Amino acid sequence: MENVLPLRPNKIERVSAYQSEDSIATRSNTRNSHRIYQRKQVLYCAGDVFKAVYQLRSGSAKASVCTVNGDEHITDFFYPGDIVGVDGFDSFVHSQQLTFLETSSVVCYTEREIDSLLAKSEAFRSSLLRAMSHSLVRDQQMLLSLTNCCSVQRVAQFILSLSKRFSERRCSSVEFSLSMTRTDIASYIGMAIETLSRVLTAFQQANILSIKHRKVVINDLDALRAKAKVDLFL
Amino acid sequence: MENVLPLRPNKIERVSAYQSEDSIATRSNTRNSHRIYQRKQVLYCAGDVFKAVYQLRSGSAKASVCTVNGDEHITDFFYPGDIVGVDGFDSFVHSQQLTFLETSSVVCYTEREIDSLLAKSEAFRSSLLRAMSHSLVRDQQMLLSLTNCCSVQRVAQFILSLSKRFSERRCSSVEFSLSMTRTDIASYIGMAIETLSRVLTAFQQANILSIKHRKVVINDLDALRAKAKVDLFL
DNA sequence: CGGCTCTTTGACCTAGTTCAAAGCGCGTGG
DNA sequence: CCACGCGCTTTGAACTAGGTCAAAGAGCCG
Repeated sequence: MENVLPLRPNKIERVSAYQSEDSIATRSNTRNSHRIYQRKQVLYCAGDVFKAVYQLRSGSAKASVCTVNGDEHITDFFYPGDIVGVDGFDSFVHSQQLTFLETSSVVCYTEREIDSLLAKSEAFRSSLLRAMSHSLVRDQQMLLSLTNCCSVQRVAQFILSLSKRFSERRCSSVEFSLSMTRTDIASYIGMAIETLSRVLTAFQQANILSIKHRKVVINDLDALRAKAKVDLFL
Repeated sequence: MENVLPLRPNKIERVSAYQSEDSIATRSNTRNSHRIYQRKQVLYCAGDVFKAVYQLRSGSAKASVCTVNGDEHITDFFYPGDIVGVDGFDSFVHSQQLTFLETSSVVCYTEREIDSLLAKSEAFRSSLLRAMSHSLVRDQQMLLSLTNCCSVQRVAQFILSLSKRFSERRCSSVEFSLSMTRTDIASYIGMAIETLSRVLTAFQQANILSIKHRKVVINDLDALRAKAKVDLFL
């Protein structure tokens, strides 16, 4: 059961570099239930009554909301160690939908468990607060990126953020595969899929990276970092 | 001291409709310190060591970060009852700067106080989680708005969100004054100040609202709501 | 009154969207 | 094993929303 590991290579459950992994996940062995989900399966929908938060143990997932036009907008991607479902604390209804991008496992923490853990454990308190605070900071960076950066910068920042997340999880930071489609990425970073495609081909032509199918190899991390900032000379 | 009340009319400290007001602020009478700040004063800067979170009792404030170009980008506005400073939980350093927009008072909760309150009080736990979760949901809505909505929609949504916040605080939802500049607003909703100005004059010409200086009067709430959604007929 | 800051308005221009079509990898079924 | 269809991706060409630049109002304060 633990070995259902898809696209990505290593035993990601073991990885503990990610801040919130230790303090939340180690508590899970006894009473918390693991569950396995397949690609495209949905953990919760927008409007579902909030019952629990979850920590991703392996795989990956996307959070999305429905726009007025009826299409899906991606609000976040999640990797092992990440906590999902905290949007439900607000009004006890989930505001988003969570969909798995590949075979994944999660640990479930019911609202009651969270409350009692918060009461008992200082480690849990600081860990949950940090995780939520981290999301807030990430969201703010995203907002900044959307309002102040051009498409080239946003794409570069997105790739770099993935790279960072993989390295935090002790996976390669320069060679990884995307579990999401171009459409998902374009939605997340707020541009047309065609624009994303054009930027990616430009990066490949500049030998900054190569993408075959879903497999990304970053050839020139410094150049990519430069692209992520302001292009003064273009 | 309590009566230092600027631009906005009513005794805002008394307002308790806002969800997190009761459970956090009522605890403040005994041991927590009130502080008064003037317009343009700064509560904390990006990079400051995290020591406490604060609840705004009166007045208003803006959160901002510095862009690569050196100019300020507004990430959020705050009104009485709102909790600020939770960005510091992440890495124990504030990621943003908080600046007051008018004379304001805040209550301070040190990290230690928060931890002990979390351990002791179920009400406090749920209240803090809700407040943070609420911020997350708001950020996501903002992201959605930035990526999917045109300038007219974004401006309409911004005015409506202010209207909602004022009504939650038992102030008029159709007549209020802005404590922030056009530049702040434009930065927050991610457009050029000129675009914002044009949209506002368009709204005035359509008799949807009127703005004189900082004073906003919404004449046609339904029309404004219509503008906030997709303009199928334009 | 002069010098601020903030705001509005106009004219031009570009980054990125939209529309249309072709390419490509992959699974299925014959 | 190949052909077909399907989902995803790339590429091209035209269009436009909104940004940028420039300059003129309009409150405000010493």
